[in-house]
Amino acid sequence: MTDNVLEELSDDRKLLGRTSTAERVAGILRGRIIEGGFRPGMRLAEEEIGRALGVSRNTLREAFRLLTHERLLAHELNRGMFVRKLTVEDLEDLYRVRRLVECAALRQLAAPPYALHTMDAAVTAGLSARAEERWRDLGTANMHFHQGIVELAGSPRADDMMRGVLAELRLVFHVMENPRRFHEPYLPRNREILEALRDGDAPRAERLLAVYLDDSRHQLADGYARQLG
Amino acid sequence: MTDNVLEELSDDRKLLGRTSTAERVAGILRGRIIEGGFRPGMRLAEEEIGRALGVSRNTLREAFRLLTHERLLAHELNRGMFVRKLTVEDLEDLYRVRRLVECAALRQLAAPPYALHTMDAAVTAGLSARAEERWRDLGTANMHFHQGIVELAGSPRADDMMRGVLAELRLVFHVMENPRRFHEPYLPRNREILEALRDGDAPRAERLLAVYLDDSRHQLADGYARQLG
DNA sequence: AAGTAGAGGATTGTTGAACGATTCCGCAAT
DNA sequence: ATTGCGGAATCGTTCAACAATCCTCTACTT
Repeated sequence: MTDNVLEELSDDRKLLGRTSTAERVAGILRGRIIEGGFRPGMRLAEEEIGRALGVSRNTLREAFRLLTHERLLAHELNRGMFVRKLTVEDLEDLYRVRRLVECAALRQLAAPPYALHTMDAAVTAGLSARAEERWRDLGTANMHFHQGIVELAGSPRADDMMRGVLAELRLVFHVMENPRRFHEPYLPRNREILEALRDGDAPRAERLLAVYLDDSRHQLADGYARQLG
Repeated sequence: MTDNVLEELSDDRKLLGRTSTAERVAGILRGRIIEGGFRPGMRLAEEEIGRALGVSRNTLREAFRLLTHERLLAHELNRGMFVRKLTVEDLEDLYRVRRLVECAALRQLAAPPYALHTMDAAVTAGLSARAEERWRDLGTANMHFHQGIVELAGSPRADDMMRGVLAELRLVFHVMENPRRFHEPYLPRNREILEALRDGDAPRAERLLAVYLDDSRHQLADGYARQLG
């Protein structure tokens, strides 16, 4: 048996992907939060949820901890778990991080061509979502686009962090009415950034992105403040 | 009683910092890992640790989950918890993130003067650590310095992420012998960066930092690969 | 009427025990 | 040297219990 075969096998080992019940439960809850089924501020009672999912309180609590660390749930001692409610400062911090990381990802690019597959697919998905007026899906597509930007840095940890940041952002989007307003204008701008990168003009892409993020932040923060007040 | 007094009190409420046992346990374990008492690869048996700390298995497991999410522990299903053992790729990714975030933090600076207190204190602490040949403390001081760089971005989430990245890096430092070699050369370079910022020359600071990080990464990755092989 | 104090109920925090499932380790068999 | 097979150890998960804490509602005071 050649060493090559063994190496490939050991590469695949992580794909076996066995997961504990707690992690699967966390996955289910994460989905509900991200998809908007669980609204910010909603309380998640241990007994109630545990019974509904058929897991014990202990296992459920393990799942809660995971989501707390992802900042999707907030834990108040002796009061329970709540779907996180972002403040306007949280929102601004999220954009601060986005601007830091996304722009840095573009800046550190070497010579073209770049691996634009994720971003390309996101724009395509966004176009068809817009055509069919699925505004929530358009928002998802836009987020995938920015996930794709960070992927250009080639750092698993940066990807992870960005995933968390975007998940948190959904907590904001889900309490906003009129989602179209916050997603549609940015589709062509994503496209423009993509074009710049395709042309090998990373500095231009970075400038576009910086303005994009500032605009988006302003619009969202204003709307969110209004929604809360 | 004026409203002002009440407002100040409510601002301080979060400082009361009530924490659950699980979080305190996590804090203790985190300390042990970061200080090097628990070496990478070491297994943390539930019963053993639980008995030593006087907490139940369930509570301990909650603490383990927290640290797993911080990437300080690794969880293998049905095998238990282990102090994380970084690969060389992990190490390179950590530096990728550092370069992304730290340089971005310097780049987004507005007009001087800057809030250099953390960095200044870190250099001072580093100097006295070097004078007394406490090399491990010198490493800690250097890390504080870079934490201070990210603080310039004014983003709690970025601070948090950096804290995690630096904690992970300790997992590497703790398996390296001859810590002096990896810390001492960087103290004057930190000082130089600090000086550049004090002069209001952020672009120069950023250039210095970029080279610093690349040098450090090379040296550390080489040494680490040798240590592992 | 308004505000305070306290009792009672509900929920969380933590523990301890239990049992099946999985892994680890040593030993025999090939 | 490799394989196969127990037995011991450990993990994964559940359940039940109780103390601590919080919430609510009522009754009382002013």
